[in-house]
Amino acid sequence: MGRTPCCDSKVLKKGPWTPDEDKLLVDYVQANGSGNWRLLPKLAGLNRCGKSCRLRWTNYLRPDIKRGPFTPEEHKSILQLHAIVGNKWSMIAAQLPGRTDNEIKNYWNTNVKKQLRQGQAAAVGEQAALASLGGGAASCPAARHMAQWETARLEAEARLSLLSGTTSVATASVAASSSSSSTAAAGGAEAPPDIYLRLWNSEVGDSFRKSARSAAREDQEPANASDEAAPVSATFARPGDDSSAASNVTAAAAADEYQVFLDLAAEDFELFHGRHGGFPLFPAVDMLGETSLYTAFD
DNA sequence: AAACAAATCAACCGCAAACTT
DNA sequence: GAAGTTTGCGGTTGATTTGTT
Repeated sequence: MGRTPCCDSKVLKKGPWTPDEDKLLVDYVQANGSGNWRLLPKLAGLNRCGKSCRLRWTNYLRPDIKRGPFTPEEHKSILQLHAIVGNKWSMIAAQLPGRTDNEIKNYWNTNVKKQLRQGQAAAVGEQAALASLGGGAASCPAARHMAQWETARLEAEARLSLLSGTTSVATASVAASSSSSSTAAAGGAEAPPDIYLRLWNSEVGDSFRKSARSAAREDQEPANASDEAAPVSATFARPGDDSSAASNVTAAAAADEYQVFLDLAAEDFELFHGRHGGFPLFPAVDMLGETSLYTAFD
């Protein structure tokens, strides 16, 4: 496919915007709408490329931009959404009204990454002690995410196998992974597709597994490389699952942690309910009795 | 007060999807 | 359906600000 340079002119201005330029852009967009970004600079009397104008408008000048530090709720949402979709900043931004993808990206690359690094550093000390309990990865954020995903996947498979009756989980998983809206639409009478399975088998889940594994490997190698063969999910087993390595952890503690994860997962589901394809969720959402973020925003 | 380091964030760049002809 | 064009996205850069010595 052909592609012309974004800015064909050699003398277009770059760098920080002046208040005058901002005013020209705001005045023009408010009067005429954004329309064609390529033509906009000329029409607005700006010596900038259209791309630069669009970026300035969407990331800074838009009237609905929310300034100021991120709230704890926003922080939490970013963490949860990032755990699901990864570096899809625009998708994350879509769930945080007034926040831009650029802002969230910057926030992630500075604050959140820093916090995760600090958490990992703190975990190094704990890992040595926990290794003897068979829970070496418990404090590592990346490994914990991985464990959550794995547990969720297993739970989803079990749930799906109950729902689908004669249909094998493997078949359902493949269908879910290649799934499409047409599949969902055509199968209106089928059991609802499972968000965990769909996400887990999608590119999102795939990229998550890759990044989480490599991160977990980096975290664990110095401490206990021999543990790599053990399934990560074993560190996050359900209470009462005596076949797992987590049997070393007390049942009460495991139950608490498992409940926390279920809560987290339920919140994740709510965040996606009605958006990004609008695939239906399992009934747990309704059982929560909480207001979805979406309904709050809509 | 000066020098340096670290953190922050606006803006740029290149790619690819989406759209138009 | 191919080619051309526009738009949106994610990664990265670099200037500025803030903190520390």
